[in-house]
Amino acid sequence: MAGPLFPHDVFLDVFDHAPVRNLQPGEVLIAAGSPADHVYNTLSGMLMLTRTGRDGRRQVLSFLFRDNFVGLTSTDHYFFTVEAVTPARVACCTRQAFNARLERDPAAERAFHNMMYRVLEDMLDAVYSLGQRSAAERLAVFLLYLRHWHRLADEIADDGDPRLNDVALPMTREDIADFLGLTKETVSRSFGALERRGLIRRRDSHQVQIADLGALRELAGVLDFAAPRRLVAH
Amino acid sequence: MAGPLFPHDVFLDVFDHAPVRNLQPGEVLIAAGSPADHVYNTLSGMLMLTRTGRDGRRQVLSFLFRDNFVGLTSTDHYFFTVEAVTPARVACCTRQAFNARLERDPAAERAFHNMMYRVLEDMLDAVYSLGQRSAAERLAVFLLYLRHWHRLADEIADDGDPRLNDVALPMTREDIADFLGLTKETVSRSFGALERRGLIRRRDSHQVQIADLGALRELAGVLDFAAPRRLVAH
DNA sequence: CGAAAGGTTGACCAAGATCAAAGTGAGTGG
DNA sequence: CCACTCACTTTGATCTTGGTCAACCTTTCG
Repeated sequence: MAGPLFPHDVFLDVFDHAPVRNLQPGEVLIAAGSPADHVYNTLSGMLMLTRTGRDGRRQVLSFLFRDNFVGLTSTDHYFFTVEAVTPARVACCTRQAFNARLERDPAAERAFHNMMYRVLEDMLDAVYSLGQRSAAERLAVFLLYLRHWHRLADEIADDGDPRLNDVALPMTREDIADFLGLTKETVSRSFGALERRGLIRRRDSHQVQIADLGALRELAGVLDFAAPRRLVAH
Repeated sequence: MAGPLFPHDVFLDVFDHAPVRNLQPGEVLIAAGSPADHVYNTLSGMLMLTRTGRDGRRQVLSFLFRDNFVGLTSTDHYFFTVEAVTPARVACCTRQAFNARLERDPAAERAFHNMMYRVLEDMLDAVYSLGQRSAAERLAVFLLYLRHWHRLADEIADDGDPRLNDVALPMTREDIADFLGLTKETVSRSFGALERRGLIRRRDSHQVQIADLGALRELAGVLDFAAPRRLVAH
């Protein structure tokens, strides 16, 4: 018999009865430089992980969606910032409790390792994008990436579900630019280019509709992250 | 009493009696698409992890040095290629044996987790570089990165050791370019620019000397990865 | 010695950055 | 309710960095 279609990774149960923190857009969950003593799991909303250089240049390293967690580091202080993009709820757990949950439970360990590998693979995708793809290609990948996470967060089984064609963009153009290694002007122009080519329609600046999914995937040159990336350990 | 200055992570002992494979430059250890059933640890030499798109664009995702290991994925097939840059020796271990080594040994697990976190943090550094830094800055970071690994691989305790100023570049200009998201011509010109500014001297195309470490670090805008990145779990 | 591969340099080009101005829309206070 | 403001977005003009194309140089290797 099959398991649930969108199972939570087993080790995430440490967050089940953990205290919950509510965040408003722009509110900081983790400030760079503070002690790395907690782990957080995203229950709802969207967060953003950023790193800013001394000269002010900022790179958005990742957006965080439901059941993405954050807070594990090799150092004892965070070297990045995490802030809310939309109103968000996060469960808070000490590193100690988290590590205790993993210890002596091989199933939880396996699930955790698999999640780590997936996170690492997502970063490798990002490196490929930043190193090799053009502005329009990066934006295409980004839209498919949001669609993908929208699908997981809302547990929409059918990849062809029309709801998935409406992509919300709660972050600013500058956030997108800092994620894609571009400027906000180039992001704006690239949206225009995708629209002119008939791949998307802009409802307003924070809501686009995918008009030609096939062509968007073709441009992105990825398989839409189609391979299952959130499986529990069997 | 203090431990050794450059301790190997404890879990690496799975490779101690594993079969060793010798590789010549250019020889492929892992071909993209093959089943992901082994884990490899670099005993000596340098390897290169790459991903190539359908249209031929290639991104070098990482160079691998002593005690860097590779082969763990969330999928059951590799989606990247690993080949030797210099003559290299790698220890080969099945995933099964590797996972068995971790299971029920909390110390090995902790050390493994810490290594995973460091790998992830290195990828985040790469993302920041590709997204925000200029060609010359990326090259400066790259030279410091090679210096850093040279130091770890050869267990040179003193950061001021003059041997560290001689940096070997066994890979081609194109490999460097594909790592930094540039072209080989731009890499070549950027070497020229660093030399004209007095930061480096080119002995030949595969050997440069760092002439002004302080200025190179300033340009790179990093702390030379000075924070300890290879600690064993205590 | 000759061929081939890799590296450097130069001239030109184009993608994207920068600078500037105008448009949009969600609050806020009168 | 409306006008004002401020932040964000879009668009246009221009500039710069790095890419492209091509020639030439250097080293290696047969």
